[in-house]
Amino acid sequence: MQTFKGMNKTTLKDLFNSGFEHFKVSKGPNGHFLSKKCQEKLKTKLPASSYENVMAWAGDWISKLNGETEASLKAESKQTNSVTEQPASESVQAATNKPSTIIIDLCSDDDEDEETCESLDSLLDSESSLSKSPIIIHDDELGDIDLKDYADHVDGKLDLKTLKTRTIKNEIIAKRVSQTAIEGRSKARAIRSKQKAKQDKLSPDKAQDEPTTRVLSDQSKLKPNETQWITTTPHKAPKETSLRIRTYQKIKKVEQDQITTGKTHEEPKIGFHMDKSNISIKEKISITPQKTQDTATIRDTVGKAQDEPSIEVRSEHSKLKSSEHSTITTHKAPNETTKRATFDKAQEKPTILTDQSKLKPSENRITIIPQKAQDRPTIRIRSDLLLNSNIPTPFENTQLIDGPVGLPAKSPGSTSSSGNRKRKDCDTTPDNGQSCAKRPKALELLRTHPRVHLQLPAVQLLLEKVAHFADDQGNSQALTLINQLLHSLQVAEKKISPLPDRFSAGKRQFWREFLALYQGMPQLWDANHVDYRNKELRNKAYELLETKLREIQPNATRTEVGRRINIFRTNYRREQMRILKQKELGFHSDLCKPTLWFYDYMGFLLTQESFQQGRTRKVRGTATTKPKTMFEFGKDASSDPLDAVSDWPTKETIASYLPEQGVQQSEESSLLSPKIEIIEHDGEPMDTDRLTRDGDVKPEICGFNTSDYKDRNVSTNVALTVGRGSNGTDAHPALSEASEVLAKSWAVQYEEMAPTQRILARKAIADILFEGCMGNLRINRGETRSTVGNHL
DNA sequence: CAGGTCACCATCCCTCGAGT
DNA sequence: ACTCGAGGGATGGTGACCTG
Repeated sequence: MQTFKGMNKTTLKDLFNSGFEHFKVSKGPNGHFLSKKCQEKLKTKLPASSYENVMAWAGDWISKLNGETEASLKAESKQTNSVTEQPASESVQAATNKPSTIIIDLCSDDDEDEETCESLDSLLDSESSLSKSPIIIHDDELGDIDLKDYADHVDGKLDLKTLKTRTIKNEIIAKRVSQTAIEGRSKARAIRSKQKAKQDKLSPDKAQDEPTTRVLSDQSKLKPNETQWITTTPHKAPKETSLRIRTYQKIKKVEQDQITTGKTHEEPKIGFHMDKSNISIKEKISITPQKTQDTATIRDTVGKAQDEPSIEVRSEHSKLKSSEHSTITTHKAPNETTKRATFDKAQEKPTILTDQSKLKPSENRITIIPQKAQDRPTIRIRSDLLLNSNIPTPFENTQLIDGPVGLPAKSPGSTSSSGNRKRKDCDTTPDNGQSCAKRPKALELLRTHPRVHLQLPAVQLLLEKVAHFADDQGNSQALTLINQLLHSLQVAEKKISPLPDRFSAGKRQFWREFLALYQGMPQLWDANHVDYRNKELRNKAYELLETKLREIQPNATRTEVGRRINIFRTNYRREQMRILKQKELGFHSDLCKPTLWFYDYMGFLLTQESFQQGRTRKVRGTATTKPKTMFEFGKDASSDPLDAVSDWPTKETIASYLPEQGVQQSEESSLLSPKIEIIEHDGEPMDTDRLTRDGDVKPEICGFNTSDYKDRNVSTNVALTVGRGSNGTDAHPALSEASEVLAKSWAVQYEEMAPTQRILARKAIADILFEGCMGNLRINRGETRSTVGNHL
């Protein structure tokens, strides 16, 4: 176990004061050695005496490592030779015998010349175990390897194959994230250059003139007692948004900082308001240990009394001692003048904060590293942390979608938000975060310089780390507080950045599945459905949709689900109306075809009166118009259902539905809408007027209720012929006997399912039926046009 | 121009208090 | 105990505006 024990304090102080904290131990054919670059850096930054001390100290460890490695490799592969050809400069260190060390980070990156999150004190206090050591062993064969893994390998606990696998796995992850990061940075740079002049005008503080969110921190000089600011800084608006997390020791000083940073024209702000409920996020939560010294102080503040809403986290150390007493207080800022947060394009495209290309498995969980190229440090997060973390992070999602992190989706199928006048003003914004949909999901760690970025998930991870520590310490109180803070952060995150679009990178396939799922939940859209008023079932259905939505939007809520659905319905209705108008005007059929990509996937809504022609908006004070059922369409003489709906069968097409003429229909016609026709026994369309006027033939009476039918997911895109006996009472679907038998057999199995399984089964069946209607079902085609595979 | 978003509004349903 | 109406929440439709 390598620690700083044995290294004199003067050397340590010199080491850390020099700003040098990255070592890299490489393994060559002749054993391990400290890279030449590191040595040079050390030499230039350290006093001679300290330099010698450090090199001796490092050499001791390396010698020890070489010895272990040699023995291990001999035993394992019988192919290694003893270390013989170590360069002179390397052997200098290797030959020395000094106490062992802990290696903090890499120094291999030219872009990295400073920054570390580690503090001297914490390291001095550290009894760091190997497992906690972020030391990197660079093996020519295996690449960079976590010290612990390498030690396990040396000890024979980890075979070469596993070690390679781990390395490869981490490299893949690093590459993925890196790619998105690079794309994001490039885009962000382009955006910044475009809007630089604009931001200069709008942002009096030059430090905030970049259209990104960032973490501003002089991490190289970070001391335990110093303050870290994590601030989200929109730049365009004179009214900006601030989300701050800072480490601090003294409460009073923090409060003073809050006051001193209260310039509204400079400070970012949050000003969200519920449109109807007028709920404003102006709460202020402080978790404040009573001991102001040497205790962890975590403050989460949303909203400020001085009209400067913000979130602040103060933490001296990432630990809370059980003996420490903490309190949590909630402040409501009274009589606050709501400021509208305004966001510009630049802000909507935050700078990518991660540079995973250099991700090393052994790095600290979060390492803040400046990048020369952009003068922007990045934050690295251990890949294993991402893999093991339960917290949904953008990084995980970037692996799943096309678009880079932080950038709005570009795909035509994307539901990428595209800004909005209302949202821009953040005025009377519902508490669903809609108004700030594109606000970067990043915090800005503001200290001095350089600037580094820290995304909310990273903060969450930090907090989680603290929580683990508190848990290990058995400090349930601290754990509770931290969890509260995490929750608070997540809530704030939702309100600040619901991320509806950052992760929905235009995956039409996803939305098709989403709509199929929605279609399989008639209790949500079928006003005639027996469960339409059943809140419990509706809630369950929404929960399923919410779960589905979280595939691309980790923080999705039911509100978001409703909003998405509303968007789809709105656009579908609009498209429907457009087609109807085109048809009414007698335009060419080409002009009457839907162009909405998901139009066909929402055809099931045509069974709803609200999506059919003739429905006019009811005016308050006028007589209430009961919703018409499909069977009531004939009431209004001016609205012929056969002509009303775009894809409603014309009288000519109706003939094709007649049993004697077969039930075949063109594929095209079957695609676009459900076709529930009521046909007289003699083949003529049923006089729906008579039906409803007489009131003696209701759908329910006929034993055929549209909602029930839809409940079985058969209505969608299925041409349905309802025969009616001459006596008007024996109406049955014109199904073949074979179909009826088959349907009954399915029904038996369906009845055996649990409610949740039924929902899923309905969805699956609906999907398959739909794909079948689309002609997409295939056998062993290896194609993925059908979603059948998802259900079988 | 397609699509996303939101304010505003209509409608339905539920709750609750007043009146009978 | 029952009825009735006001108030409010939930849900959905419409139109306008916005972005890319």
